[in-house]
Amino acid sequence: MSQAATQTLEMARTGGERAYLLLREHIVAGTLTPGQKLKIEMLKERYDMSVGPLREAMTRLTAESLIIQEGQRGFRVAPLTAKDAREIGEMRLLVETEALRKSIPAGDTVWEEKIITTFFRLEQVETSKDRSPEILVRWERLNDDFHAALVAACPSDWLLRTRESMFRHHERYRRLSRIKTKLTRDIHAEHKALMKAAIDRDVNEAVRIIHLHVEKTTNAVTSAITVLSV
Amino acid sequence: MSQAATQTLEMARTGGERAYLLLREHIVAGTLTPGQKLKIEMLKERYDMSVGPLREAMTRLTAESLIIQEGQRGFRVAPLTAKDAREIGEMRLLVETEALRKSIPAGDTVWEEKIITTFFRLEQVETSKDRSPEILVRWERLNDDFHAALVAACPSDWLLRTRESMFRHHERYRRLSRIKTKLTRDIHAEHKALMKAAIDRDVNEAVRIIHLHVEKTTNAVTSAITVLSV
DNA sequence: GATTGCGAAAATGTAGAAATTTTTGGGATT
DNA sequence: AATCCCAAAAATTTCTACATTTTCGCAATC
Repeated sequence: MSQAATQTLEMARTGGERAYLLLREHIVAGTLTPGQKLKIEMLKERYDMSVGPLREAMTRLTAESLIIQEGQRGFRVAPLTAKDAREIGEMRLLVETEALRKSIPAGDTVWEEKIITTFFRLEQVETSKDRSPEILVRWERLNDDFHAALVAACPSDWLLRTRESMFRHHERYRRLSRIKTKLTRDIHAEHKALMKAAIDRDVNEAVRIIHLHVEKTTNAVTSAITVLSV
Repeated sequence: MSQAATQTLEMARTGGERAYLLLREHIVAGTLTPGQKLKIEMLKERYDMSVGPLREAMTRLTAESLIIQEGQRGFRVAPLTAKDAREIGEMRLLVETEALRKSIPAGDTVWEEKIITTFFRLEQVETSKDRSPEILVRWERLNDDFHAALVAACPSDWLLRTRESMFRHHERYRRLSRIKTKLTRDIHAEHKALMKAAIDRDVNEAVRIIHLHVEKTTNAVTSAITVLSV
């Protein structure tokens, strides 16, 4: 009986909802760059929408810390900092671990099947030679799906919401530091082990791997950021 | 270098900000009751404000799960359920514990002093005989201050933000089930022990107490809710 | 070099139009 | 007589265009 939040752009019933999803995607993908000023006029033109829905979307993103609102001086895309990268990674670790701990014992057959299918799709991309930008975008989506599938049986909506938010932030950092390509091989092994542990209902092993997995990403991201911002 | 978010109503620079703080307070306090429909016209009159700022405030509160927005059917105050009470309690426990773990080793003299003063003020209320509604409202604020002081040295803004949010949700449940009066005595002993452990830099002891403390509150709240909603 | 003041740009707020959902009131059917 | 269905009216949410207020850049002045 978890509340059905709008997830895809197609099922957005209102303009504000569309603006929110669009802006969010563009911020996470980096089309709107960190620190960039978000002027209403510019956005009105870009998204062919008027101020109301746009401000609503931005206010919402402000609450999620993807956008920063300053006094009466408008909005800007949240900047990328080494400190935030570290904190987001730690926070994600905390909630992802807990969600996994609760999900694995609660998972049923449907849950297992979803893990298997999402892993399979992810594997196809990770083991292919193709490293085109489109493929990398596709990888992000499949990676997202796989990790979501793992924790899907966690009964706490609150935990899942927080996890999703931190995952998204982490993803933003991951996408904007170009570390994807060289890490893919390692990551695939970890994904495989993670899937196995989940299906075997080995909570401790799964937690051990996700810990490693998230920590590795965090380290890569923070060092990439540090280099950039010196 | 943590970002200065608007905290008090006085320093609200924009109408939207005021609306947000006002609405939030009224929801947490229960002036706006759980499940209640929030019609724009009614709010416009009540807060003497026009739709723009109000919708912004509500969108923001939706992101925090204090309000629920449904398709094109407006907003309503998030209902109180036993399931949410339990989940919020668990989530609060997770983040509060972690924040405390990070705060205690990082705390300096100023941190200690803040804990001592906030405890002192809280003690005055908790040991007095007065149980008037105004005093209970005051107790909520001082309790908030004290718990905030304990974790204030935690270096992770992300963790602190999440903690604050969960604390607020928990407070809403606490306030709406009338369990404050009879528990105060026990609670005071826990607060005292908590202060002592923090000042002594005894992380494990502090974590042990906060665990107990939060869990007790959660149990009281969930049982109160369960009785109500049968 | 610092400061003040003016004009432009941009953010915020308001009123009312457009779109959507909910309610209401027959009339047909069981 | 009660129930169901459909259309029109009412209520409500959402969007748009415009008005107001605040901030910012730049030159002129001290």
